[in-house]
Amino acid sequence: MVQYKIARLDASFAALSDATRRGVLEQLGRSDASISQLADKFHMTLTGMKKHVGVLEHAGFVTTEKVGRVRTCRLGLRRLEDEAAWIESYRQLWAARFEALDRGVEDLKRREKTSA
Amino acid sequence: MVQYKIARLDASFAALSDATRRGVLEQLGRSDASISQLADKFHMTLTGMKKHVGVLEHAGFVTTEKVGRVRTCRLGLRRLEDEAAWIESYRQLWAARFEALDRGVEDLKRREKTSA
DNA sequence: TAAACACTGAACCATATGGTTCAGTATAAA
DNA sequence: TTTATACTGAACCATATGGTTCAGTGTTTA
Repeated sequence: MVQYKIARLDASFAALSDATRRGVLEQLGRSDASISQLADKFHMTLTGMKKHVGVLEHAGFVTTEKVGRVRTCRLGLRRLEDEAAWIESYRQLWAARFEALDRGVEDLKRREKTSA
Repeated sequence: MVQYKIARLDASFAALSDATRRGVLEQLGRSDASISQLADKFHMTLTGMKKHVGVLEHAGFVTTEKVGRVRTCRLGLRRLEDEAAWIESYRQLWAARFEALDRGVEDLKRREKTSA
């Protein structure tokens, strides 16, 4: 299997493991938004939302820019390439494994072992 | 965007956010393994590995079966379909968004707003 | 200038996570 | 029958997470 940037995968899968953060990403896909707007939409305090945005920003999924007193959040440049690649790679591994199982190879091995 | 099983996505992305657990999945893609073997390979106590396997099992990625004193771990039936689908859906959203940006639509809007 | 707004940071809280050790239980091997 | 193996569960630990409140700071608006 290909070698990925481990820490980055850790951070991005962790970032995606929260429904609120996935929601924020989907929202920012529709339009940019301020922290306040996001906090309002997801029924959360400003401070709470700021933390989520911080996580997304740290994972590279979001960038922010403060103009005046408003901080605007936008989708970042990362497009989940590494994550998609890991998952795709795993799916191939999985398919190959179960194909082998279907052929009965593994079952046979197991039977030989237990009957030995 | 399509509606996914939220709790499941939470659990599976969380499960994937740890390098050891991703490693275990890749290992199990090559061959089944006992808890001891996995613990050994990932330089960890039996108890620690058992917890990781528990997380993967809870997320549906792994199934286990105890025969005698050995618990054998195998890949489960889930093949990251929902996860792949979410990511793909996000990538499309992202692409559409940046395509719009490229066309300058957003930039124009922003300029109109600030100059108003 | 005064009041309202948008954010920021520190502190706190409960719970989860990733790991350990230690004390078992059950099975297999000598 | 003793001993070694493989796992299990409880307890513990440090740190992270997801949320809050409260007390600011800086910006608009009236």
